Amino acid sequence: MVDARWLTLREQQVWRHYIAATRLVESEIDRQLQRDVGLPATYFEILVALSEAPDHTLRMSEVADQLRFSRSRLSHAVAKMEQSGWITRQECPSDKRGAFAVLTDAGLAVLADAARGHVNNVRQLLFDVLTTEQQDQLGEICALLRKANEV
Amino acid sequence: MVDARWLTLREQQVWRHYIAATRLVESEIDRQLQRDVGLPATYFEILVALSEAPDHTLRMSEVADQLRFSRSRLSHAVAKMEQSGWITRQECPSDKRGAFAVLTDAGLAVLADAARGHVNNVRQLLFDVLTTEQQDQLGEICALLRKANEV
DNA sequence: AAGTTGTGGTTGAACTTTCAACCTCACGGT
DNA sequence: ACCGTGAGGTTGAAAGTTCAACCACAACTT
Repeated sequence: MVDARWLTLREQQVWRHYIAATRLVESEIDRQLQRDVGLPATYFEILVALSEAPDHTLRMSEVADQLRFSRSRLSHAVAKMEQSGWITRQECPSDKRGAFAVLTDAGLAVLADAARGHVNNVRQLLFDVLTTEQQDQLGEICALLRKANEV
Repeated sequence: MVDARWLTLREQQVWRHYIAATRLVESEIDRQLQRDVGLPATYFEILVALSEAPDHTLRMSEVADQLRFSRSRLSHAVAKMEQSGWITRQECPSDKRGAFAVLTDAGLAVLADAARGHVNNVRQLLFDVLTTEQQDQLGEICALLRKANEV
């Protein structure tokens, strides 16, 4: 054994289930999006964020903050999707340092395509497996984790 | 909006809390291990798996299956840690294609060093935030997710 | 015994993420 | 006006992961 101050057996079991389950869900989500639309899940989230914004437009930093991505990460990702024609950049007139990311029609189409399979996948992986009560418990727990460890 | 068949509002909230919370926890775990011992969390898990095996030794494929890593991923990771002197490879006498990964003393020492901070971090991120009841609920939920979506 | 198929594992290239450095511009104080 | 500080964003390199191709050997078939 590694350390006397390890977790209790019960905690250890919870932790290992947690790690395994969250990794499993994440990798399945990723796999499906990659297979069906050649898109990493993180990129998909950027498209979703833009699709919900007024005029399909957001400041780069707003996207980054909302998804808790580093600016660098977002910059690279948007660059890639700009090449694919799904996003364009626009200057910000009121702050010349700033940049807007704008979802294109092509981007919206890709998103719409991806959404069906993605939603089905989320259901199959998560919601179909849990009772309504467990879904509520999970929501509550995750909200707590966010609140306690937020920036 | 993207699609008529999106999740219900309630499901959507749960899903977004889930994504945000699990990413937050994972990235904090990663950050701490990276900062304190220059080690990605996935590499840490490999060391843990080896430390718990008889003779600190496992077949490569056993590690991969246990952690649900691809063989390629494991191969690269072990190569890296072999360079650092934390793991060595050994041939398998009974199957000449096979290879063992063996934790070195140096690897064990790194693991012991990392463990304290890591455990504290897990507590702070997860267990300290939840009631005992919620911890049990989470364990149950994650066990279900694994079972339903396992290979 | 030879050929086929499958398993264990590695490799290199492509891609994503992180990290540090950097550039431009905004804003506050003087 | 000018300087310092810091925010918004990009860039290139390094690190980690995935993907497809591959090698060596095992196991099964005939």
